[in-house]
Amino acid sequence: MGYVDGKPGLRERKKQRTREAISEAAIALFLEQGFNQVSVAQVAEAAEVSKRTLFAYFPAKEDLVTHRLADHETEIARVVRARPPRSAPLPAVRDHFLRGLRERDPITGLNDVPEVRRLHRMILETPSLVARMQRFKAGAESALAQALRETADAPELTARLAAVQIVAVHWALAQDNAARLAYGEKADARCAGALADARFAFELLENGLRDLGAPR
Amino acid sequence: MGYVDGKPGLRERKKQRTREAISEAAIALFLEQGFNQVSVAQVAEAAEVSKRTLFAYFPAKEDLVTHRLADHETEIARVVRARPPRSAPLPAVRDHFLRGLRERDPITGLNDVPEVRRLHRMILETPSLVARMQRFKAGAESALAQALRETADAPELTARLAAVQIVAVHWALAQDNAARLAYGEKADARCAGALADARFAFELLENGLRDLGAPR
DNA sequence: GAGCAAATGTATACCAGGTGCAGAATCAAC
DNA sequence: GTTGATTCTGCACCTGGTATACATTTGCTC
Repeated sequence: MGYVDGKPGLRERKKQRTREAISEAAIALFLEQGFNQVSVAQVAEAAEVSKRTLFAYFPAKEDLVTHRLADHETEIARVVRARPPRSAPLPAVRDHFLRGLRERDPITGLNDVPEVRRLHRMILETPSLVARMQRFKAGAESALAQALRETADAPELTARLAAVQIVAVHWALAQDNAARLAYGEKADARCAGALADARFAFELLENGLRDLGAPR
Repeated sequence: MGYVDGKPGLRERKKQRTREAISEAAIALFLEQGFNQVSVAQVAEAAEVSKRTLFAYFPAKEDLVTHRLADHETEIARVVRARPPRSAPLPAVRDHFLRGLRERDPITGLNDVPEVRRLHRMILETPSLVARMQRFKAGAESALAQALRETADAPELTARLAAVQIVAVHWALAQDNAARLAYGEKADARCAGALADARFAFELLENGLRDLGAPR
């Protein structure tokens, strides 16, 4: 275990390749036949690995799909930490999201590469996968709360409340985009609307719901 | 199937009693030994029912615990719909939550009746139950969004964004209370703080995160 | 490059949640 | 009662996931 310099070592590389092979075999099968229609035994067979080994790499069937998004769990928190000193966190998150939209980052939901689109659709239609995504959402919330506590000098409660609001809005926007694209809309056509929606959403977040349904 | 007037009929009454019996047996066992330590077969046996029948009443093991909270899924939406005409939705939700706190409504997390407290604790400590609760949260979001669309004259996007923010804050507050009580704090001691926290949270929701981490 | 310990992989058997099915028991209406 | 529809039951079965015990590979050391 452990390598000090550059070379990851044959063992590590092989593990990584096995992991990739399993994941790719799994996603290909799932996209073809549906998540619930494919058993882990079939995935293991397709990846030429024993069932036990599969579970050594991915602790649950859902992880075969969601592990790719695990990195994004702390993304918002990282953006907040990386912002210029003495600047507000919210614009940093907003700008990052807008950039993601323009670059068609899959995490924004605005990516209609066929495989990505079908993957998003599959996730949306599979309750257990949606549940797994919610776990990431919860992780993103606490990571962001911690980042806000440490870098924005926000007290515990404020940090947590701000975090849940920001993450909730972030996800609502992404999910809206993903849902539209999953059922046919084109990313390029949706982009302008997505940008406008995002700007509006972050304004709402900044200004609060004061004007909501009030007798104007 | 179906009864027109008063009498529910013997069959319906019996079904209801069976349902109660299963649920009570389940919760008693779960509180005693832990959710994952008790199998559905044991629950079925304790309720003197076959496993197959148990699953006819509760489609999944988790529902044995969470079905009681299903009614609360649309509670916030109902509060919004029931508010006086031409008033803002947010104060209605806030006042309802504050009232819930004072009345120790379990949904606010501020209830330390031993059984409720242990139930909350069990849920918090069991990932699959937490996941099930998230589903209610999602249901609450869409119900609230619809209520806002229909009664606050809010456009689609605004309604959804407001809904996810409100529900997120609501849950954060309740979860904070539940977590504190689950590990020993007393409801009466926590009440003042919970009220203050809730008022602060709803102010934040109204006024937005403008002041968050900005160079004051 | 031979050999060894640690790490990985495999086969098998097993457990628990959940479903399909055929038939027994129950209920309600005539 | 008899009949017809529900409901309940026992059973076999599938799938996700784990424990055990054993074989294989790999990296390192001498």
